[in-house]
Amino acid sequence: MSLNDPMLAFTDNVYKLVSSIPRGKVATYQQIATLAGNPKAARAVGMCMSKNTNPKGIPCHRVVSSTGLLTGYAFGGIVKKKEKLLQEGVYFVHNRVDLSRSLWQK
DNA sequence: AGATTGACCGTGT
DNA sequence: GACACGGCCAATC
Repeated sequence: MSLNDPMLAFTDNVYKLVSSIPRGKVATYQQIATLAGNPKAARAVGMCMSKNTNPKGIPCHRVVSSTGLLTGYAFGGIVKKKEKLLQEGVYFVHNRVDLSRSLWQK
C-alpha cells in the first residue's frame, strides 16, 4: 500500500505525508489533503495536527496554508516558526513562505 | 444520530 | 490587500 492509498485512514495518510516532508521544504494543507486522497479535506488535516501536537514525529511547522501564511502553530508564536523554517533553508517573502520555490514537490 | 468545532480554501466585494 | 460568506471534511461533544 502506498501513501495515497484510500484504504488507509485519512489521518494515517496525513501523518505519514507530513512526517515525510523534507527539510527545507514546506507543504500546504490542501496539498497534504490531496495526497491523502481528499483534495477538499484541508480542514480535517489541520484538525488532525492540533489533536496530535506531536512535533517530535510530525514536523507540523512545515505545513502552511495555501497562501504560504503560517497559520496555527502555537508553540511560542508564528515568528518562532518563521525563524525555524528560515534556518532549514525555506525561502520567505516578508511573513509568508515563497511557495514557488519552497513548496514540497513529490 | 445530530450539532458543533477547527492549525482551511476559493470567490466576491 | 483586507474583509465577509459559503462550502467541504473529519474529529469531538
